[in-house]
Amino acid sequence: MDRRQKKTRKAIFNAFTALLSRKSYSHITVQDIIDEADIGRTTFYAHFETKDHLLKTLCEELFGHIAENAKTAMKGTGLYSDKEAPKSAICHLLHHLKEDRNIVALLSHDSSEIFLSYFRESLSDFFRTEFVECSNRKNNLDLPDDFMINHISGSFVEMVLWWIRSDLRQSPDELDRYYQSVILPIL
Amino acid sequence: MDRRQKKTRKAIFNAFTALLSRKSYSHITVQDIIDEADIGRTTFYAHFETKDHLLKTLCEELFGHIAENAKTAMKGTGLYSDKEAPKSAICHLLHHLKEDRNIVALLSHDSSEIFLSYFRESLSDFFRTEFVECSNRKNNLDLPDDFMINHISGSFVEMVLWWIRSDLRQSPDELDRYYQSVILPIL
DNA sequence: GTTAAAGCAAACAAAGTGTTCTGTATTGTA
DNA sequence: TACAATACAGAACACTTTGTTTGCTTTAAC
Repeated sequence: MDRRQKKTRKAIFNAFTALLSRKSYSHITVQDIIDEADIGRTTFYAHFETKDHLLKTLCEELFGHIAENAKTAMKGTGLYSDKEAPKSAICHLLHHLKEDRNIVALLSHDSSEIFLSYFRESLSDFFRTEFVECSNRKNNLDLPDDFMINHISGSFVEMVLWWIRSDLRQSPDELDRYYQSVILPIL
Repeated sequence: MDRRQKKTRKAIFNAFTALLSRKSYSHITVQDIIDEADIGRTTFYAHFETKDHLLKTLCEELFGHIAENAKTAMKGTGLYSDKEAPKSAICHLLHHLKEDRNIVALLSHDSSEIFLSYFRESLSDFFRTEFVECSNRKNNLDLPDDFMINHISGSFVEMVLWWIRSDLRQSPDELDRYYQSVILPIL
């Protein structure tokens, strides 16, 4: 890819995330992004069709990244399957989230539907594999897998949103304990 | 209130909900609402400052309504406190949701942040009172009330969204069972 | 050094926003 | 019934945003 392309692409992403940390998505205009990135109007539209497409691309990039990290962290440990594991994959994921300023910024404001739906989606994928082959799962509750995966990933999303709303006051380890407390009893 | 006011107000709300069942909130323009309601431009702005204000008002109306219903249904039963109660308050709430076409329409599309935040808020209020004075609550988990309330209401929101995404396939009673299964063990 | 591609600036029509004006129709009340 | 108040409609407005086009300049790749 052309050096110039990479450069402006990066400038757009930077401008966009910078704006997202101050304004909510719906109140950001293409003009804002253009001004912040200091590029020509034509250039923006050469890279992205619309503002929505930009968000979509950003989401794919960010969540592709954390999904990868999570999956590698998951190797061997599983979803709380090995209680002796030093740190759960969830804990890793939380640490990773806390350190990723972009994601926190995106989730801080009345986070856009598109962004949250990516978050959910990526978490569902993350949990689905682990859940259906969860070895120590009693499943004596007779609940549909579909529902359970939604509950597990949904609870995680809600917890993270709550965490961010309260300014990441708790440590990732403590949050991990909270999560275990409400999820383990029902597995 | 003037008869004419009531009439146009109703026309606006009807137009708005009709549009929301086809389009997502962010893609609806004030012009769309004006056209659909068949009113003058001036008239719309005489009633509502902006599109956001309209949504806000609609939310207050809808959720004020269900919150009332829920609270009266809660009287005596509590949040699953009396296991002999014929039907739980949750079950009533689910029935109510299923029958309210407006709410289902609003939650069907990539539901606007504003709308969902009202849903959450109203549910948190609903649960908070019951939770803190929950008689048969062990609380041996040592989790902050704040977190628990968020988890309980958040799980409910996530479940309802999942329910709607799968076209309300399950009966309210069955959904109530799902919810009990994942919430009761942690109370 | 040539070439192809990426960038920029300016201008554009189209659509949306929120306001102001004037005139008309409807209401609740005297 | 008559009157004053007010809700509505329609048109025009200044303004912003969007997405595209045109012509020209810069830059990367070979």
